[in-house]
Amino acid sequence: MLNPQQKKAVETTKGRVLVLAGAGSGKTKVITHRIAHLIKNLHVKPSQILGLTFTNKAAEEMRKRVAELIGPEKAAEVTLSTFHSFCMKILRSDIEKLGYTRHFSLYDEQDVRRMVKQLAGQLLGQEKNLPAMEETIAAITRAKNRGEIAEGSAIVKEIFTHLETSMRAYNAVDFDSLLSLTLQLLQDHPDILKKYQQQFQYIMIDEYQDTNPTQFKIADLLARHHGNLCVVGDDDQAIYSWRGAEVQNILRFEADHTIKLEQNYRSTPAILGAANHVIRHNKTRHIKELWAAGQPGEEVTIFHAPTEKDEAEAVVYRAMQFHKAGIPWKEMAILYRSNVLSSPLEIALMQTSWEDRGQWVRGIPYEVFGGTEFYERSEIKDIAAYLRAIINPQDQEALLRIINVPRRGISDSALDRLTSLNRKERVSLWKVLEHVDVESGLSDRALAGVGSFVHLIEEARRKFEHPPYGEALRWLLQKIDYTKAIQEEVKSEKAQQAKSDNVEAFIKALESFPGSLTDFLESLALGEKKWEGSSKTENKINLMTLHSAKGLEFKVVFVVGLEDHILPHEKSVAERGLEEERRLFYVAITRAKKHLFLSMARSRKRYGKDVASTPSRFLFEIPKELLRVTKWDCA
DNA sequence: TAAATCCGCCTTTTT
DNA sequence: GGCGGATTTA
Repeated sequence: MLNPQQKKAVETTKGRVLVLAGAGSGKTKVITHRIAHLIKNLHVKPSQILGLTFTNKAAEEMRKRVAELIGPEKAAEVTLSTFHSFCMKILRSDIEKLGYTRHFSLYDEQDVRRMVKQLAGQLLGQEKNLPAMEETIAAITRAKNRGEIAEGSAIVKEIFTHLETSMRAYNAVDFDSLLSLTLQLLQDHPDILKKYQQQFQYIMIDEYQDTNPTQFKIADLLARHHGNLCVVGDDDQAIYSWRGAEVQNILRFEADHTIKLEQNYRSTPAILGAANHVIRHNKTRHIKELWAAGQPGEEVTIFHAPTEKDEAEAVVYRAMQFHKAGIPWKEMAILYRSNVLSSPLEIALMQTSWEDRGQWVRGIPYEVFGGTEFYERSEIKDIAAYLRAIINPQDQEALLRIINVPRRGISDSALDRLTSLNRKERVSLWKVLEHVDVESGLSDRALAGVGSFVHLIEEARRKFEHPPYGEALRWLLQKIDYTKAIQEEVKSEKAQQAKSDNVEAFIKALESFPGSLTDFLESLALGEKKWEGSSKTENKINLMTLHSAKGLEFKVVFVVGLEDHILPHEKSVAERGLEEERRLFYVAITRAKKHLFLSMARSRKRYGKDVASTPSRFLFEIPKELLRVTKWDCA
């Protein structure tokens, strides 16, 4: 079952262990077997094991495979989660020490952006706040990812300080501060640190090459008592430096034992050969060469279509051939550099007819991962903001979002007046709303609107005190006549229906959710699809970005849009150089088990205009004998 | 106050 | 070619 190296990685449990695991070398297998080994053979309690991953998908996969080895009950007791959701759990129980309450809200990037903009406007005056925005956001994210104070201009530092204060006042936390606040909590409160240190005897980190300094510090602190920290990763697959990840974490890891996994069990030698030739062009890497046993397999196929539409149709045509040959849709994936590239593919998939058990069906089943997620839809955000405001009265961004949705006659100028009151008097917006009267200078209409809003939220707080929350939500939506608000917002019946469907899905999700309202909102914001259940077993073609594809594998893989400026992406190259883009291409290639197609278009729409494009320079790094160049319009 | 229109900027990747 | 934000119009 396990090869000697894998076996060694599984059985080396004590101390600091570094597993350098190349693509397809059985990384997940090693981690899951290691967990099973600890529990079954060394009689470690499942609750004493901590496994940290980057994506929810990886955490789910890990849990599923551990369950296959030791049974679902024991698997459920192992702490297997993303860094962010792990930190969330710690903060939910101990954040009071940092001046928040346990019902804090989780802010998304847009909430934070609005706050930064607001602060910048306050501090700089109205005119030139925009140029500072991106720089400021970047500095703040960077600071949190490193567990440090923001560096940069005086104004950036000032915004950073004010932002922290406001976030605390709003009782809100953002994605980055989930990590930085957890670190702060563990550093400043030895009793809390000790509790977790003692609990987790064995700690494992997946995709270690993508950890940022804050994440490393958290894991390192937790592992100090028992000293058993196992990190698994591959420097050639480091693709998250833009999020503050540092490959240095894996290159400089002080290990007691280092184990290399170099045999690839996933891909054919032809596919792996292409991958090896590409990645060899990178200078900063550990030298290693993955090898695969068996017949070379089919060459990597490459084609060049006239337009993006032709490219998409050609991909779909080939996918159909594979389907006819007996490969299920779910064994295929179409990968692209950025989310915008998915639309021509979706159109082609929807418009293609195929024969399903003797019946002609229009539209090939597919699922797009990432992109505009469920919880990013405006109607979902509105409802979530209502729930946030109900749970956490300090949540100013939530209040601002919904105070005039549906319209209550509260204009922007009225809102300005209210927020300036709340700043001047240093009381929360909610308190201002509760006590606002004619002296505030608001119009009668606005005053009446605020009054009814305050009343509504107070009533809602009582309704949401106890389950069933689904019923409370139905009451709320009826009360605010959200159906009508949707009808007023969008004209087309189709769009209205889509929004209503989303709202209904939201209610259903809430109804079937086992935990508290706070847990529900948290799960929603962290993108854990606990309630979707059945959808992932369906037989669909997978569409996703190269980033989301990391850690996954498919029998047939199409990588589209292989054009310079897209891959390598011009902006990324300018910011961080070429090598990370090459690693991204390496990740893409190594997702394929049997068949790999690389494609591009001569012309592609950009800002609505057709723009000529040239093949990715990375394609020339694959030796000709491993490639089969075909015409785009034939199989 | 809210709807309608216009303008400018863009599009990287995720928790 | 679409979206947020600003500006104009009802």
